[in-house]
Amino acid sequence: MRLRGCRALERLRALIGPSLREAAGLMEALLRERGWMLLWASCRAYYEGRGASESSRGDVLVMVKPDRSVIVHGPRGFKPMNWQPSGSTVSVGVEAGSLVVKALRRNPRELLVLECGEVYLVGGLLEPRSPEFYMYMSESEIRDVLAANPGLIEDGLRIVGVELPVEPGFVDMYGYDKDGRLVVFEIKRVKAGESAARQLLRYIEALRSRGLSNVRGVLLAPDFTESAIRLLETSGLEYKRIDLRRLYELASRRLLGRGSRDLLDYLGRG
Amino acid sequence: MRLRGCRALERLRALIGPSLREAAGLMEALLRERGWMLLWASCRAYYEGRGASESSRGDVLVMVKPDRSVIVHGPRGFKPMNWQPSGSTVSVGVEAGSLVVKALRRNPRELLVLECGEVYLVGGLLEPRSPEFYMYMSESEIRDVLAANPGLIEDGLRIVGVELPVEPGFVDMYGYDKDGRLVVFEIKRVKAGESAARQLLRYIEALRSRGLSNVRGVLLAPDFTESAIRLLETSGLEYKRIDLRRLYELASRRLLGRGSRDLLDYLGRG
DNA sequence: AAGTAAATGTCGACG
DNA sequence: CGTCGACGTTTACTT
Repeated sequence: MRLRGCRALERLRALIGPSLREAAGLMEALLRERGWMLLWASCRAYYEGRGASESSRGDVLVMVKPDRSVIVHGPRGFKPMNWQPSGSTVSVGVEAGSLVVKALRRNPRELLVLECGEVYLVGGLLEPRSPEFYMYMSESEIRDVLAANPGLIEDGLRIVGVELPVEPGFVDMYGYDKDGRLVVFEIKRVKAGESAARQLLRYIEALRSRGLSNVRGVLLAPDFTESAIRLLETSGLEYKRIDLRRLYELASRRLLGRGSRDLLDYLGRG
Repeated sequence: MRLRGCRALERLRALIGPSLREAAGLMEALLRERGWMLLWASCRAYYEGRGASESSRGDVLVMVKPDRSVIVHGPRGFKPMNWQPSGSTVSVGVEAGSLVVKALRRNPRELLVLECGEVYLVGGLLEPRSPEFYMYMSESEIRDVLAANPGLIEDGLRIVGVELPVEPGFVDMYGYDKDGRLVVFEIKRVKAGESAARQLLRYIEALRSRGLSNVRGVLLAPDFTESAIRLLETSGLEYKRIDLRRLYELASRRLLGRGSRDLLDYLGRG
């Protein structure tokens, strides 16, 4: 057995170039113990469900996490070649000279089958420790910072509420300008395209059809496509650039804060 | 050195429980040689770019592919915790007692920094062989099967063309019905929601504004949301269910075909 | 369970 | 290089 474990590595299991049977044995154990599993091998992959796919033999890296999500990566690209979301039923076995991994999802019913001829490496990590993760500047966070600092948008603006249900959907934010006119805001955290402009237009038309003829519509985004601007201008709507970095500083939320090295250290030395 | 390589595994490199310096050495070599790299370690992650994120120390699996895409997975979930798309600039080094991996993307400028305290496993695969991959039943494939079998939609239908440029976009497919009326089709491979109905409506209105008042609009999908059906009916548009499995059989395309074990074998034994 | 909108969406195609 | 739409989108949230 090429199973190894150092003092600080008690939770790690690894086999390098194992037989199919050895690989299957470790993988079964890892499935039972809810470990985080890794399989680097030469495989064929089959999938059928909402779509269907097939691949010829090639090098793939398969990850099975404790929550039974399955991710199959080929040697290129950010996106996995095949996958199965968490909660799948995963099984491992040796059939007809291949290590076969199956992952079944119900609702929708989808099956992923991996047929591995040669296994390069099998790894497992028991009781993995999840990092705490915090993502800044989601759309809702941008909205909250803007609602707290309406002067960033225009003078005399008073924000009254967020997430106003209108027709089929929600207005991100709304308030009254210095002249007392109702202003409705649509917020995008990335460059706003035509579809964002259409979304705003739809809300404005819904409000106007309810008699609110004097409503302004403003699209807020770090940037705008030409076609978005065209649609906004022909529809009598407005748009205003927002500075994400400025908002980020205003939010200035930190999960880890003190002690932890800041990203800006690295950015400085880039 | 815990570097290992068997006959059939000449392309594999692996270090189990290496020192940070050993790990960095192997990773630098793999970067130079355009290998496929794997790092299983206890890390903190920082990201700033279109968004910004931060994580506390925890177990992560980092993949760096030959095309310089970087994918960082935590122990849970289908989606990576952090990532960088292909074409990034990746560097590895030891700084202040940590193995530091940086991945920089330009345009948009985004930086990902990993700070690893303990390395469980470093693996590398040289000259990885990409599986050939084929995905069945994309929207275009559905369209082509329907165009070749218009009787599946309605009797007497004659398909004239696909991808007709209209206004800002393309009509998926169009033709003439048994009464000689122009019919425009919008195809969705999954349940069609309101947005699909709106899309069709937009095309129809564009065509009518060009004087084609007698045009029919039909939404084709395996299923429809209630709100989509409402919008279609109030707009005088039509919808028709399509059977993906039937289309799949009609397409019956196989990349690998003979010799390769068929997915249906596994489906049968589920 | 179903629908709707966000996402560091990614990816590919086309102008 | 921008813009647009598809995607096995996934994910989160609300009804």
